Amino acid sequence: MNKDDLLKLDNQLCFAFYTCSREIIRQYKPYLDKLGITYTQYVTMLVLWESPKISVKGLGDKLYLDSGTLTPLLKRLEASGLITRERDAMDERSVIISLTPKGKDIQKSAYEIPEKIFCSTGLSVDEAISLREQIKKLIRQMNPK
Amino acid sequence: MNKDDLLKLDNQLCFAFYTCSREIIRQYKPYLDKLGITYTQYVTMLVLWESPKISVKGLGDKLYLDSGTLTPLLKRLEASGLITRERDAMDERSVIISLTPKGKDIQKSAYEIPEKIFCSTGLSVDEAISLREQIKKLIRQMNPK
DNA sequence: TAAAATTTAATTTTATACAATTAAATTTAT
DNA sequence: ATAAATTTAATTGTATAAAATTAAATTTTA
Repeated sequence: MNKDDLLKLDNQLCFAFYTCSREIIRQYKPYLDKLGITYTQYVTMLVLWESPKISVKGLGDKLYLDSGTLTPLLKRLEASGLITRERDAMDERSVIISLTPKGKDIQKSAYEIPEKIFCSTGLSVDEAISLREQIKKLIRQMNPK
Repeated sequence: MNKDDLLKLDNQLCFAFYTCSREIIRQYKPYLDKLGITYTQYVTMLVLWESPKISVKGLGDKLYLDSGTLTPLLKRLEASGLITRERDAMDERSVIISLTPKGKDIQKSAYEIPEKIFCSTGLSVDEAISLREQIKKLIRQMNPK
């Protein structure tokens, strides 16, 4: 193992992750275009379909994103009519994001997406689950919350 | 397997990739700050340490990035004195990027980085190689060039 | 060879990411 | 009770990403 091999692009685990992440997002694009949302907006909607009322802080904790990313993104989702934003009367520091009927409604069009993406990966169910769990373990190792 | 499970954030392979990629880049940050470059600039330098003279197109092919990302990034690396940019005399459509002595020189400070990052992953060598190859296979499946 | 097609960077626009700072509100500690 | 500390969003600034368009140069083809 040559010292320079450690710096070869082809040997970098980080670059594999970086490239694969962007490539997967590219695979989502045609389906998300139909819904009129971006990938980051999509994962935000995934949270809201599970938790129809949640604070910006709560969203950030689940998505690992801060308000510098979320605030403008949520304003766009609000402009699209998919969510509402309002101060929490109990704690005025918090902003509560709520799913609108329209936001709930587009979930129906989203059900088919994971399946389509799964096909494009060419993975078996077992391979996909194994890979997902390896990655989640790696995330926990790097970012123990 | 409930239909709604397919849309749960925790079950998404895409979100695992997306989160892990950003987390790895976060791990690089303190080391790259010492070199005064960002993560994307770092992977660009990895290519240039292997290929000290290469066109913007060639860089884009290796990094899967287009000129909309590369042109401003390369102008920043030029401003930092790590590279030069010049039109190819043979084909004036091309811009050739060359490593400067300073750009070559900071490679010395980069040798330690992969090792440090490897430690923070907590993976064994075999696990890291296995994971990397699984991901590269997935990239090839999604983006057969 | 001249028109058409292709290649290559650059530019423009929209949308993240994220660090750092600010501002407002709440909670804690004296 | 009130000063200090903490929490939470928003804002600001820098740097990607990527789609779409433009412009210039080269290559292909009729």
